[in-house]
Amino acid sequence: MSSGARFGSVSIQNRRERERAERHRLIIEAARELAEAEGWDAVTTRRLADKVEYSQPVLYSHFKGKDAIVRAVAIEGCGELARLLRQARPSRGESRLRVAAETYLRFARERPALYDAMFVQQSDIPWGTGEVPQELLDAFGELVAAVEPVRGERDLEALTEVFWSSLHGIATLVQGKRLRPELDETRLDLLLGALSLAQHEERP
Amino acid sequence: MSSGARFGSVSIQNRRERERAERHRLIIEAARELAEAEGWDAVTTRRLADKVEYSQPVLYSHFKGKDAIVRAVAIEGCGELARLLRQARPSRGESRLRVAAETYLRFARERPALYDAMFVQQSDIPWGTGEVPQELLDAFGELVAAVEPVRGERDLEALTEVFWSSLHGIATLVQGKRLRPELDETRLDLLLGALSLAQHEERP
DNA sequence: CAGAAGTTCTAGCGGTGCTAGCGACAGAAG
DNA sequence: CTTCTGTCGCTAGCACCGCTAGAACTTCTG
Repeated sequence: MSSGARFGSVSIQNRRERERAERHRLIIEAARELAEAEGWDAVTTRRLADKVEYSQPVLYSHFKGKDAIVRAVAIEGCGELARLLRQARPSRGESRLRVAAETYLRFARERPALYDAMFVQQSDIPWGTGEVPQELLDAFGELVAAVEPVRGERDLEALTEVFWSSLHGIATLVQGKRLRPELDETRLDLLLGALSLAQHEERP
Repeated sequence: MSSGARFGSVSIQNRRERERAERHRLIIEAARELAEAEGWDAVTTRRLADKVEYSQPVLYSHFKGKDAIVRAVAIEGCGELARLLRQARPSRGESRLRVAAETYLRFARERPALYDAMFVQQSDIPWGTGEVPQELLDAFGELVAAVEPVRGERDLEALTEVFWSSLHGIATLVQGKRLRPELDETRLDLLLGALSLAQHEERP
C-alpha cells in the first residue's frame, strides 16, 4: 500500500471502480426511466433505490442528493438533444431552421419528463459562467448553426436566444395544453417565417 | 328552516357566508404572499394555516387540496396580468406590441412566484375546452389586441400564440438564468422586429 | 486466524399533504 | 332556563417524503 502497490490490489481496485461507475450509470438510467414512465413526482429516493436493488444510502454515496440525480439525467438529456439536432439534416427544399425547430419540438413532445429536467425544473446547473456542461454547449451550438443561415445582419447569439426561447415557450405551453393543437402547424410556419427572411437585411 | 325562514336566521346565515368568503379570500392572499416572499416550496399547509391563524383542516373546507389553492392564486394572477396589459397604453412612437411585451416580461420578472403558478406549474386549469376562467380569456384577449395591428394577412390567433410563446419562453429562461442578461434588450428588439412588419403582407 | 478497513443496510429524524373523529358551541324546541 | 341537535374547527395521526447516523456485514491485511 505504501510505495509499490501489489498487482492484485490494483486490479481489484480497478474492478471496484468499474463496478461503481456502472452502478452510477444504472442509477441515472433508472431515474430517467422512472421519470419518463410515471413523471418526476414518482421518482422518490425509495422507489429509485428499489429499482436499482440497493438501499437508499447508496444513492447518496454517488450523488449529493436527489437534485444531483435529476441534474445528471438533465445533462445526459442535453447530450441526446444535441445529438439529435446534429444528425437532423434538411432534405432538399427544407430549411435548416425548420428541421432544427421540428427536431427540438419533437424531442420535447416525445420526452416530456426529460425535457422538464433539462429546461423547466430549476436545477442549479451553472449556465451563466463557470462550468457549463459540454452537452449544453453542444446543444446550443447546434441551434446557433441552424440560425446562422438566416441571421442577416442580426446579432447571431441574441437571435439564437430568441429562436430557442420561442421553441421553449411553444414546447412548455403545448405540454401544459395551453395552446390549440390544431394551430400547431400554422404556429410553427409563422414563427419560422418571422425569423427567416426578415426586413432587417437592408432597409432603403 | 322548512318553508318561511325567520328574519334573524337569514341575517345570521348571511353574516356566516360573508365571514366564510372573507376567510376564503384571506387564504388565497396568504398563499400568494408566502409564495412571493419565500417561494412555493415554503407554502406548506401547516405554514399557511399558521399564517391565517386557523388549523390545517380549515383549508380543506375551502379548497379541495393544496393544488386548488395554488390554482386560485394563479387565476387571480391572470386577472392582474390582464389588468396591467389593459392599462399599458403606448406613448407616441411606441408600438402596442412592444408595450405589451415589456409589460408581460416585467410582470414575469417582478412576480416570479405568481408567474410560476400561472404558467409553469401544471395545474389542471381547464385551458382547452370547458370552463376557462374569465381572467385567462381577458389576458389572452389583451395579447390578441396587441398583435392585431401587425397581423397583416396572418392567422391572428396563431400569431398571438407565437407571440405569447416567445414571451413565455424568454420569461422562463431568463428566470432560470439560462439566457445572457446583457442581451435582454437586443433579444426583445429582434423578436419584435421579426414579428412586426414581415414579408408576409403580400409577396409578388 | 484475528484485526483493520471499507461498504451496505437498518432504523430513524423531521418534514410533507391530507383526514378521521372528538369536543365546543350556537340555534331550535320544550 | 334547560335540553337537544347539528355545525364547525381542532387535535392527533396516517403514509409518505429527503436524508443520515450508526450497526452489521464483507473483504483485505498481517
